[in-house]
Amino acid sequence: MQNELPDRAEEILEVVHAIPAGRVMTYGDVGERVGDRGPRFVGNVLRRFGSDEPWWRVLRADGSAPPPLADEALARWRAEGTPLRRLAHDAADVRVDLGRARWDAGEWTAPWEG
DNA sequence: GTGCTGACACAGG
DNA sequence: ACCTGTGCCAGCA
Repeated sequence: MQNELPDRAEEILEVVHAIPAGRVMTYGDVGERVGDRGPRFVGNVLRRFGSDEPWWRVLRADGSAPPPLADEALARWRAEGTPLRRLAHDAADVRVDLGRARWDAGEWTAPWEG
């Protein structure tokens, strides 16, 4: 029988699930970790199946969250103490400090690998 | 099959 | 820091 999920989708969700609280990965990072199908695919999988996963720990390469989820993501980041930085000229534009919060999934062994 | 869209990334200007 | 164009790849009309 065939999996309901697209190939790699399950692995993407596993990686997201493994990101520690207060840390983040970019869409590109996750994509590369599971065998790159492109960052857009990661976003697509999260949108469709990621509602039960910590999706706010996955963001764009510049540290910002996707616009539709900005409010929710910001609340989550604050709640779990994710390192943030806001641009000096716009107090409303708050992003994750990738330099400090970016998580290296290389330290982690995925279920399908072990 | 063809073409557009998207929770993206990167290089230019 | 901003906006624009181009590259990618999967999903859907």
